[in-house]
Amino acid sequence: MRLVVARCQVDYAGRLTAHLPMATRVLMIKADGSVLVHSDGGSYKPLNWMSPPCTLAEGHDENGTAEWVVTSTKTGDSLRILLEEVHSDSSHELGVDPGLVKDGVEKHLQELLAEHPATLGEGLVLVRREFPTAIGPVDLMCRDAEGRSVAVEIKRRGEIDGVEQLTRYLELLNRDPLLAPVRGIFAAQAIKPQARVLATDRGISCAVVDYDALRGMDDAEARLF
Amino acid sequence: MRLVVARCQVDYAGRLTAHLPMATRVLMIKADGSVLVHSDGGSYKPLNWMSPPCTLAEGHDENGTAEWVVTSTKTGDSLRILLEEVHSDSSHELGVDPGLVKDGVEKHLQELLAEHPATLGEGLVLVRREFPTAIGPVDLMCRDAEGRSVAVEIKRRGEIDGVEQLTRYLELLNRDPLLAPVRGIFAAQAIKPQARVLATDRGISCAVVDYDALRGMDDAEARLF
DNA sequence: CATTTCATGTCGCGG
DNA sequence: CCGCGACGTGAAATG
Repeated sequence: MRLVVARCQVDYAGRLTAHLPMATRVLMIKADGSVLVHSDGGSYKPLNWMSPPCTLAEGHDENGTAEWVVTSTKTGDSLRILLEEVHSDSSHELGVDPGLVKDGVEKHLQELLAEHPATLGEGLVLVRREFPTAIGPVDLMCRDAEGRSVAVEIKRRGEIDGVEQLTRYLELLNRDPLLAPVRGIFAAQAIKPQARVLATDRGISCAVVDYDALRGMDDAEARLF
Repeated sequence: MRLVVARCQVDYAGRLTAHLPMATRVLMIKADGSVLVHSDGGSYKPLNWMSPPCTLAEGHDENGTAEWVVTSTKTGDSLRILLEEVHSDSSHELGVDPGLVKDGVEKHLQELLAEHPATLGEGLVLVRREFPTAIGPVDLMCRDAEGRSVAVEIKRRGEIDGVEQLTRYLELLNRDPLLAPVRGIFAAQAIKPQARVLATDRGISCAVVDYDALRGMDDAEARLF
């Protein structure tokens, strides 16, 4: 890992072209050759960058100014960095990172709900997870106490897209005489008001899911075995 | 901008929880207080981060180890960084960045198709670009050889969202007796199978656009003047 | 390897 | 401030 603080100008050419006027920035060069150009603001996204695999060639332009050219070995995208003044240039041995451990994503939520479908509605029984349709899999297909089909769409955060998605599934599923009538449940840890309005308007019910409670149920169950 | 190279452990709690075991990494602290944790690989996305607005509190844990706690002032998300050993710690004055100048493909594609609507369908004539409706502008409004209205939605990559968008426009436009009947064309440089199925099912035709060929037509035309 | 879906998405625009 | 769409989306899982 090499860190350079320098007054520089950057030009990118690839799927689009982009230009950064001369200013002081931080250049991060990772062990795999990838380059990040960061300013002192914004968020985690660099102003400009080159993803691996790529190669960095250090040279000089016609005026003798230091020039780096980073080229993607795969796509041919290029990043040209003109270094007017280097304030700092240091390298550090980092070693391989053990990696990130995450907890609490949609997949886990789907697993928990698949194991406890009744939390979505009394008497609900799981028929199948990732129920296949022509336009993609329905997260959960269930049957209610009356034996009617229920399609469940699960999101971490319930927004309008999710309702649209479930609507498409329902439209398709309801054309199948073996399944119809199919009703829908939109399940999420939190549901935005607009999404709730749209869902309700389309006869889709909403279920707010308590992730911690579900995990608790799961743990309690696991302890029995 | 402060750059710290340190052996550290990181724990994030927010929309999800995530843990980084003890290892040597680069910590980037921007002027607005935001923090990025980078390893020597991956891509431009940090292993962990905190977006502004946030505050960084430096202190020590119960064992006397240096501990940073970064808290989002808005969402309450927190990032806890334990620093076992600091290899380097430097600060740099960067100043305000003049910002990125982009020259994209999306808008250009719309301009080219506006100039050559017949490539989307024989006899097609442009009525207006960015045709206004209550729910947003239609990319291109045209008329075909028979004088019927045609709404065109343009995407670089044709996916299901684009079909949904065009469907909403068509539904609205077809309520206008001066325009109706309006048919739709979904134009993109590439159209995903699922999007094509949905479009076809809804009576929307698909047009795959050759960007380079269009640009070539435009250049040839420009040479005449 | 192509494709689809998820993301602590982020970013920017318009109402 | 919120909704919505684009992104050099990237990255992971899956067939």
